[in-house]
Amino acid sequence: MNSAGYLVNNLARLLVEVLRKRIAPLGIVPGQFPTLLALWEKDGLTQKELLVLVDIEQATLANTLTRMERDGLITRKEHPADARARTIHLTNQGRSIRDEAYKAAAQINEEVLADLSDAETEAFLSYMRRVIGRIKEVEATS
Amino acid sequence: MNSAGYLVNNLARLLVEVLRKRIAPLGIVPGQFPTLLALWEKDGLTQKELLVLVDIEQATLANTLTRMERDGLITRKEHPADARARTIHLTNQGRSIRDEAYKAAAQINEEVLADLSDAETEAFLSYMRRVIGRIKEVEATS
DNA sequence: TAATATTACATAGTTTGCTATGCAATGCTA
DNA sequence: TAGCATTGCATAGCAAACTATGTAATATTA
Repeated sequence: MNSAGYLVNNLARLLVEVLRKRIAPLGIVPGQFPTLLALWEKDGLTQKELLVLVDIEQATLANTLTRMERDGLITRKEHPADARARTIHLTNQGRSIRDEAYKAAAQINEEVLADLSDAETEAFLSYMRRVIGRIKEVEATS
Repeated sequence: MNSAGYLVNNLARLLVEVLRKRIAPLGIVPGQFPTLLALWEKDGLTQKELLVLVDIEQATLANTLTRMERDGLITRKEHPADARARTIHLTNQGRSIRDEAYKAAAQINEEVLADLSDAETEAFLSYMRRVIGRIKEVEATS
């Protein structure tokens, strides 16, 4: 069990669970993180606009938004110009956890990479970007 | 969106989807892969014995085994000595796809790592192992 | 402008991960 | 050996990913 695929999968699961534990006190879960990051940058986006930022499928985002609304993190308002679309807005609660969430994410990042030097960390990230690029290339042409 | 966590997650999802497409013709899905690998090595294990090999939670394995039974990959027989336990056995179908599955996995591994040199691949794997080790350490002591 | 295509979002259904908990069988110990 | 603890597995319920498909609303085109 030492293939790249196995290790990546294992690592991803571990990281998600670490994040889950750290952000649980804030009332959010890992799947909401990318959406929150985008909305903290710019509020009032449509689902379509969010979608290009978060890199998940549209249906996944729609479900995540529904859970976020349920959890009191966002509200959805009708779009002023397009009745099909809705704009997505952070609630006070959603806004208020921003700094704590950033801090948690940065701390985890630092902790889990603590055994790698700066150069090694850079190499690690670059390998991942290259493999991701490679997969997207292969998938696009097949 | 360039943090280690984001990249690892992204990469893991991409790899799972590649694997899903490649093994679909064999009638299996990615979550069944670790279990199949273990059973191809040694048939007739109990769930408990499988568990130490696959590195997922017991409940996840139990559900995966149920789906594998449904899909005709395994059967479960009563344990000769312990009525709580059951031994898990590959069906002919489960056994027959072994070589194709190994080939698919090896091919994906080779393809997605094609842009990395042997040394880079080694470094990449070693970084992942170190980070995994680090997380397990941190989690154990917290 | 009426018909058609496209777009924005939602919903249904599956997989695969998790935690929490239940239940029966087995093991231990007072 | 009776009672309690532990073990092996199953189940329930949730999250988050996917594909496929449905439904309006909007845009395009014949």
